[in-house]
Amino acid sequence: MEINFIPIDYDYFDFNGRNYAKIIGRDEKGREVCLIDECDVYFWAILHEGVNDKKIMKIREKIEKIVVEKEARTSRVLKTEVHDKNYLGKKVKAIKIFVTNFKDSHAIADEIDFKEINKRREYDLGFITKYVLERKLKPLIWHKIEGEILNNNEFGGIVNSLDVDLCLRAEKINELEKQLEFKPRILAYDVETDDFEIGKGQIVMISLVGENFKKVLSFKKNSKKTYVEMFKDEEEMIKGFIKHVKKYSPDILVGYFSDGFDLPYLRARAEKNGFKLNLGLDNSQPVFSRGAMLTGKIRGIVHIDLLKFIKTAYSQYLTSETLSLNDVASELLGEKKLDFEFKHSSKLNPDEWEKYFEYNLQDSVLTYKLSEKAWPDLMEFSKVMQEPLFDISRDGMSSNVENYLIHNLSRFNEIIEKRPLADEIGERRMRERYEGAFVFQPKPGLYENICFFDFTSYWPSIIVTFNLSKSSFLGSEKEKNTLEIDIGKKKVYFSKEPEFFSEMLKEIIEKRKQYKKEYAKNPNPFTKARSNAFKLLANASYGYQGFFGARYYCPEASAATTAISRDFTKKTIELINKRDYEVIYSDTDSIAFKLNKHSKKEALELLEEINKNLPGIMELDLEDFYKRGIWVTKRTGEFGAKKKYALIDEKEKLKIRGFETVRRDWCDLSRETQNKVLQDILKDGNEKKALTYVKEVIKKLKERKIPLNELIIRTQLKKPIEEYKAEGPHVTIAKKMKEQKMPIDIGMLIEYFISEPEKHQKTKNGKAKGPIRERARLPEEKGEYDVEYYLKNQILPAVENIFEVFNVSAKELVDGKKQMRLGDF
DNA sequence: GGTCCTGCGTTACC
DNA sequence: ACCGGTAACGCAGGACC
Repeated sequence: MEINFIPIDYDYFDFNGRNYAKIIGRDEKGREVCLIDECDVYFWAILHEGVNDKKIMKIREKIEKIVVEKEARTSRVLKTEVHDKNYLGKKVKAIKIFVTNFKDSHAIADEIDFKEINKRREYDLGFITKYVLERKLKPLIWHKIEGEILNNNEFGGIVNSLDVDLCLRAEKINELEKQLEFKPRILAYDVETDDFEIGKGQIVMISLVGENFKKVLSFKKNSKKTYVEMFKDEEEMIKGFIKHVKKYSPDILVGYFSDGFDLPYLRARAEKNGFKLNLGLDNSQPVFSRGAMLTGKIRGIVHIDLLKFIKTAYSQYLTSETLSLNDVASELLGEKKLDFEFKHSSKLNPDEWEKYFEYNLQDSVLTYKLSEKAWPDLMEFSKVMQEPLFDISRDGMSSNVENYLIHNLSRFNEIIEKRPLADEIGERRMRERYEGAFVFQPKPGLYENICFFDFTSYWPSIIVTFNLSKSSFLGSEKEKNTLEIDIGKKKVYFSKEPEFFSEMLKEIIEKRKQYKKEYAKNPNPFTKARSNAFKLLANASYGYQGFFGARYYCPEASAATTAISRDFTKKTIELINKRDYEVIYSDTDSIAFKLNKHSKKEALELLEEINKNLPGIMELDLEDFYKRGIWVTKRTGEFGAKKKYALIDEKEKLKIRGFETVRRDWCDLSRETQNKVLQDILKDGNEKKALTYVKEVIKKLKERKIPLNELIIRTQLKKPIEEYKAEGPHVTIAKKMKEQKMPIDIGMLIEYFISEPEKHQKTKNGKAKGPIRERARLPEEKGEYDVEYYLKNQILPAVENIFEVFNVSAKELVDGKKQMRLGDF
């Protein structure tokens, strides 16, 4: 039998001690297909240099006799072969050791401790990764499969228990030259519960949204809404949920924070009610991986927690201040969650019940729409990294870089480096920090006619141009014809021979350029997503080499990369100044300068001149021209503050960096006031209007005409309350919330305002004393906001450095009297 | 009780 | 723990007078 097949979910099982891949996907008619396949399972023993053939034969004989007994399973070596391979770019002889079961690779590798063996590698790869490498059945790519239909009790009945349309034993696998269309069946879900702690309260309702499919399942309250389905009790409702999922037969079941809440909650309630949450295509329950972060896996259905993917793939592009469903949906979809104030279900009136149903449904609607929006990125990530959707939807960028490397190393005949072990990770984490980017000390002031240059993919371009990686790193010993880099404390050396890391990174950068062009020519979500995947890979490659968990960890390469970048940036600044421009700022890969008497055209000619002299793939680019820009002093000291400036371009568009305006831990009033001030000043360079505006705000504040919601301060709780050495206001509030049984989670934004000091919180002269946290109040708590605090700690700090540029002091701001001091008003 | 300094903590920039 | 270093700045908390 022959079918066209697109693999979606990858799994494996053991039968008679051997490993089999079990892949769920679709054929072109949309039928759900299960493919059973197997592949060679092996790892490598790399020989020391100069071991003779006779010795190798002896070692092979010994290896071939290895038998390991483990968990009622006997694993053995099937055969060995000798190959010429590369390891970290160097030619090596290696013994390829084929074993019966990949799970015992490690145990068998442990038995191979002969002195002729230098390293053992690739016993730490996951089976699915190995399988994709060996059989080249790549995720979300259409393949032509030749195979035999399985329908009886083959493989001990595993096949028979599967709820699929067709089950095939794969024989031949070939990628289709012309790829077909594929649109996954996606089902979004969301649960509402009576308690926030997993499994503690009942699940009140469950919503499900798919294509032309909307349901809210409940057992507590009837509704006239047609999408609400009633059940007798919680157990029946959850069983109804399972039935709907099975009937809809989704490729992807998607939730928002569902790894951490919805799925474990469903599982816990099923357990409490004494039945199985048999969502899997083989009727298995979801499997939760242990570890810091839970992940819920359902066999045969790809369970995706969209929050995790949004974190790695989108958060750098999002301006929303949290990654809550509401914030993300309103930014990406322009749609919000419905308003609903949480109440225990026993306290809801009929009206509130109806609202609750709508609210619950809307959460799934948003999750569904977000998943449709994210689908091109999910698909391209999976295709580029060649790992299943389940994994890439949860992986961080370091894993993505590593997976890309792993799946492309065979082109270099490379044996894959091992993952660091726990003690090695510990050591790596202890290492000293290396020096990073150069940041120019700006002179405070208002500048006109500014030009910004930036280096395109600066660090990646340096890694490629200078060949900086673990496999080119030669240590601290000087050799002939090597690259010497001074990284501060010592000199390090790199080979000039091209090697796989920089070669691959070069490809990544080229592909990014190519797909970017393709997207410009033919804009569609998939070309955009592909271009973006390569962009993110290139950007993460530098961080990867300095990341303690990386297989190809090389902090010396990272240190050399930043050392070279500092050098080029400083040299370029010198050159620009020498040409009678004036550099006013620079951070990492960007340089800002005044055009002075030069024209824009001349600046572009200068750019060309600089580019002619840049080596390799390094490239300086025009970022933009700006009409005006402002740099301010640091709050302490008279120097210009780094990473804090505001620009306005020729279309009057503001670009604000680092200012309180863009910091979420300042109250809205100070952020908005500062924003207005920057706008007024940059638009026509006139500070008078801004001054009037600020005075108006101060007046309103003093008269208490500013509503409390503009004075709420939001700070994220970053760790468990007990772990704080210094208790800031947000920690005090978090404690208070916990006492009031409000849900407290790490990562939450804690909201509070500062209230007026009570009698015991004042000094004799009536000034506030003691820690500020003691005056922090929950937004709904009683008490007046403290005008003095907001003036001194929120409004003035946000604007005084800006006015200082115009020689307007903070004293004048408050009431115009010159002799008054900052705090007196 | 006030001032100064240092370290913690958060959030930004690139 | 889940990519790196650089930097600003509020607040807590202790030293010092």
